Amino acid sequence: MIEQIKIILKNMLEKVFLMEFSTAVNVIIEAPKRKEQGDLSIPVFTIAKAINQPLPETSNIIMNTIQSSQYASLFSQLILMGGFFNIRLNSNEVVKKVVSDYMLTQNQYGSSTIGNNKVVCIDYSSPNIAKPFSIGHLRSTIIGHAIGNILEKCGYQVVRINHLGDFGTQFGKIIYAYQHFGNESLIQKDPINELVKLYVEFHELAKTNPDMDDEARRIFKELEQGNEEYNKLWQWFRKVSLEDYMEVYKLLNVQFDSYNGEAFYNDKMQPVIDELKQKDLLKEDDGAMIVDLGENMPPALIQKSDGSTLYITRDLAALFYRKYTYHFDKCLYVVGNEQKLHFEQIKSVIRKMGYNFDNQIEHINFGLVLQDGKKMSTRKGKVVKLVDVLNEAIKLSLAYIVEKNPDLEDKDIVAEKIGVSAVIFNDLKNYRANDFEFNLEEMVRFEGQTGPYLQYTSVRIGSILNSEPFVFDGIIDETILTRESEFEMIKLISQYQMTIEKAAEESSPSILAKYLLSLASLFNSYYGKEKINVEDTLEKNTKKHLLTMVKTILDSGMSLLGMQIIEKM
RNA sequence: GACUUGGUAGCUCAGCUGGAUAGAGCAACGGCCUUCUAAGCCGUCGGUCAGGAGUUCGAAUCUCCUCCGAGUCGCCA
Repeated sequence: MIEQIKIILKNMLEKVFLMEFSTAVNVIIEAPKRKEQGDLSIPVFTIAKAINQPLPETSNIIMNTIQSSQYASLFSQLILMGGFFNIRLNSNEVVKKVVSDYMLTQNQYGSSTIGNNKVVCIDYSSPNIAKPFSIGHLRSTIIGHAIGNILEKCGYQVVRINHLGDFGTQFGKIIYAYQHFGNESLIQKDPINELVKLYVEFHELAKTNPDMDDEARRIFKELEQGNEEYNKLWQWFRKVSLEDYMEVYKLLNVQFDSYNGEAFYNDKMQPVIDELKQKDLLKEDDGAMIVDLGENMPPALIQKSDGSTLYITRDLAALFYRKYTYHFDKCLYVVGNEQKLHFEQIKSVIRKMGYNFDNQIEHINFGLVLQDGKKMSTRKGKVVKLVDVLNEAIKLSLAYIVEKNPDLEDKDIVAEKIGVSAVIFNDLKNYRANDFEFNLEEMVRFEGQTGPYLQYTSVRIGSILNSEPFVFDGIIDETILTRESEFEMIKLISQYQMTIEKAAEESSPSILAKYLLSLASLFNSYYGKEKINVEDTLEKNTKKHLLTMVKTILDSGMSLLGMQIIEKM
């Protein structure tokens, strides 16, 4: 609603300036920093300069244009203040419109059609088999899942792909390690931890025995070519790892449409290599096959000197497979910052091959999880397991419940919902591309700008709404909702759809997260000073309509972020 | 060394396609539960927006330089 008014004003004014001064002016309409200044604000400086008129005259033109338009009734105050043309909206009109808009869609409120059924593939989570599901993959999982939800809400068709890291030289290393110092029963007992031990041990020994690396590469090459013994081990490692990850996905309530990992593309790489050859892009360098990407970018290494493939080879095969299978309009990769170059190389190779869909490929980068200011690494055994983080968060929520609400039923279930959502929200509230120092205490904070704060707000509203029967019928007295705190909520409610669209366009769940915090904060502040269940029925119901809208949005927004909604806490 | 990215309150961060007096949360301190869930609310304290120069009516935001952190830079993924 507010956005529509902005657009109407902008178009109206730009048209007038164009007609009267033959000048194309960009009219900026923003929200003033301070509420006292009004609801909307137009900086007049730039306009005055563009049409070469003094400020007061320019302001008068704006004033007259608005007052003589059919929309005049939407505004209650128009005033020039220090170069800004400040506008106050007629709150009765806005409240009426927002409530009736909401009535039309209700639970679908905020849905958008900007996606227009376009297909978007999202590659996220993608843990590496035989390694613990780390905090780094947690970021990819949470961010990717949320972006997928947001895109769906905007009318995109989303294909969720878990591109498992189930292939590569690392398996040569693990197979080598298993055959030389592994123990079957230990692995059966505690698969991931034992496999990691093998991996770390391999790297320790390889420091002084460089031959081991060659041997691992040889094993991987044979695995790639179908060596049965190695394949059996690989299958086994993959299976036990996946079983482990499924527990996490269940806890996070995350699903995928495809679990095609790197190995799936084992037989799909040769055609890509052939095509590169045929297009004369592949050249030999130091025994390896590369694609030269010009001076500004290091070449892409497609095939190692021993003939085996690399990450980028598989990613290229995967990309073509996705293009021909899903016919995507966009293909997103939710992968850490450190792989920026990799995706630039992929795009560049695609372009060199003569395809034009390189601009449909987008690296949704996110910041590293640092420990003591440094990148975490499995090789050095420095890794934080996700399950441990989640369990710690759940444990803490339970302690909170016992302290705050000892009579609550199903404490364990609620604790799980709160704990997991706390971790999710903690990640999504910040801009994704920034690095993030791992800090468990920070992650499971339950006060302030946190997941539990949002859940608590929703629970509080639910408690009021359910205190006695109430029907949402859109019958309100709009003159009641004119207190500043109420009108601020109404304005924010009307911006939900735009917020989701912006989050979708920028692949930034944090935009939605911040929005939800603002809305929750407005409500809590309102709750502190206004009684909802008052004697007067119309006033009470009008307020409950407002709260219903707020709760719907909070719940909808939390679901989009991948959080759980709670009835009581 | 080159490229990428970041530096805003004690801590974690928002604001960055230029706009009014730079905002939140945490921490610290002080208030508010016989009335709708105190995981909350209200208030106080806290800033050379890393430093410098430039563009502009106007710069945390744009440009350039310097300093500091992180990441990447062919046989890992």
